[in-house]
Amino acid sequence: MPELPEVETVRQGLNQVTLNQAVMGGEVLLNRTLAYPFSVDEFLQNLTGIAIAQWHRRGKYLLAELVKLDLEKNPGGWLGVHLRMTGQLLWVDQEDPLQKHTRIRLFFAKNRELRFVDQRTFGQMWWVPPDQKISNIITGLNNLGPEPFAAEFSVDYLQDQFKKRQRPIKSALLDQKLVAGVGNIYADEALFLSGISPTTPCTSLTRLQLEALRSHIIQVLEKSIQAGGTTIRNFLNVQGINGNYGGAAWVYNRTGEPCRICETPIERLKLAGRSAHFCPQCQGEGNREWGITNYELRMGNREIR
DNA sequence: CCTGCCACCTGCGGGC
DNA sequence: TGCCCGCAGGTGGCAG
Repeated sequence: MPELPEVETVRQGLNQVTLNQAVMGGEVLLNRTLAYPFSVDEFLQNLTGIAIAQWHRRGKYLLAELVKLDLEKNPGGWLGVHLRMTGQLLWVDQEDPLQKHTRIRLFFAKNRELRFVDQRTFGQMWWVPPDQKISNIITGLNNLGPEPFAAEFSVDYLQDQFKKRQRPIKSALLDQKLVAGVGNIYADEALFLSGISPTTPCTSLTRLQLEALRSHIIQVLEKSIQAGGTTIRNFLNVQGINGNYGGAAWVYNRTGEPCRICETPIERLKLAGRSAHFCPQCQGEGNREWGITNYELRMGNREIR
């Protein structure tokens, strides 16, 4: 389900409904969804009597800052969640019928519940003790590059990273160590908007292309956050509502359909084990000189289908 | 070190 | 109708 915009949409929703309410207990229906601690009892005991002070996001990870509900309001550690392919966090009533793929339930005051539903079971949850470094428990956090909206994610940074990388740019964009949060949909979309073929070796990208790519990654992620995430397949926000980006995809999941700019059929090939969707015309070899300015010009001259 | 490949799961849609 | 294949938002481990 989720790339950065979907995770960010879930985070914002969780901050509206789950904060400062007592956790009364919970239920783990699938043990391996719990990544840490290994003991279900230890997990539930440590969450009982705490509240969530704030939800944060790092890449595609959701991190809830916990506070104990004692007089001192001591730190209660962290609750980490990764939705992987099909995870959903839903804010429901405890009486609501269980979804088929319900994995973990956290019971809150007033009969409310934070329910983790995950068809393919890749999703994971961690409880991080207050005295532990978060990345020691959620080790995937050590493999994350800069957030796409951070100043660190600059053209200079990309140029430096790509100096001697021979692999295709599409593979690089899916690597969370290069930039955190970009996944298959937005990688394809950003490459299309930048006029870059997904197979282009990183080393051969021009400065102009890197400028276009950086700004279109940011643009496509921001637009999707504003739309509440993509509609593709089973993405739902905490209220169980679909996002609104998918209908507007330029190339993702559009194999064989006409390019919205030039009407050439969208093609698909396999890269890094994932589908790459692209327009062979707009992202062809002759487009090396395109940058933001040329792209905007091109957009202005064409009727969008 | 860098890169690609595969596994981890469940379900769905298309072809025969 | 049913079986088999390929495919699906991600990532981590392993081999070359």
